[in-house]
Amino acid sequence: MNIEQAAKQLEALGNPTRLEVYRTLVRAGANGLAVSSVQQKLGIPASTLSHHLHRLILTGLVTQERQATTLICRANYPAMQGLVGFLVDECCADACMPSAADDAA
Amino acid sequence: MNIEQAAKQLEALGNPTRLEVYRTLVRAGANGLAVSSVQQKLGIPASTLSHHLHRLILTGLVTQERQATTLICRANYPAMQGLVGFLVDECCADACMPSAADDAA
DNA sequence: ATTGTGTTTCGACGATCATCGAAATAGTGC
DNA sequence: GCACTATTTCGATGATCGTCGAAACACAAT
Repeated sequence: MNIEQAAKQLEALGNPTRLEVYRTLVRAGANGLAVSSVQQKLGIPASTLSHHLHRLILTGLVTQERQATTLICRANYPAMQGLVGFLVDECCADACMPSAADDAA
Repeated sequence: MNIEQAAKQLEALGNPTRLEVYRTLVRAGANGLAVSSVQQKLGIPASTLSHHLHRLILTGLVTQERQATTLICRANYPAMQGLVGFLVDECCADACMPSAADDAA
């Protein structure tokens, strides 16, 4: 996970609407959720939802799979784990442990 | 941690320059880093850095403390932990464990 | 082929952002 | 007060974003 990719994913999650979409998908679990279901749950126009979904897909946080006429969306858990891993790694590794952080002057 | 606040912090980290600034501060540890030191490390104009720093401070991810004429910046670790906690909580709690995710129809 | 439903693309709008140099401010020391 | 350094604010520019409705597209059933 390079910093550019991490920034892209963080930016994708950094919009209230998109974060809510993503949370909805994650909570839906492995079964995923149809686009229309997400739309009903959140009550946002289809075009807006499609736009946000597209951005989430571009960053690899969400995947889609066709089932007849409906599109099933799923949160991509490994991607999320990678992102959280980056944050913890880059940012907390040698810092969240106070005993290991202060050694220099 | 509400979803609005989380989105704000994610957005703040969702810019490559800002993410790099933040990472630099986190890696600096509890001692923090002067604004000028960050500027030298990353080689970005002072006004641009100040702008990004301001945004990080607004979201609570970074704090500042005066020391004579220089401003020491520090990563706010609890804030980061809260954000990571939100992500793991909202997103992985009942999902990363496949056994607990699929119960509804 | 036509109809019907689910979803995306198009086009547009105002809003916000990222970037920078120049100018202003904050604080120290004389 | 004056000079000096560290940092922020101002102002401007081009770029991207978020939102929406209308129209187009994909797929299935008849």
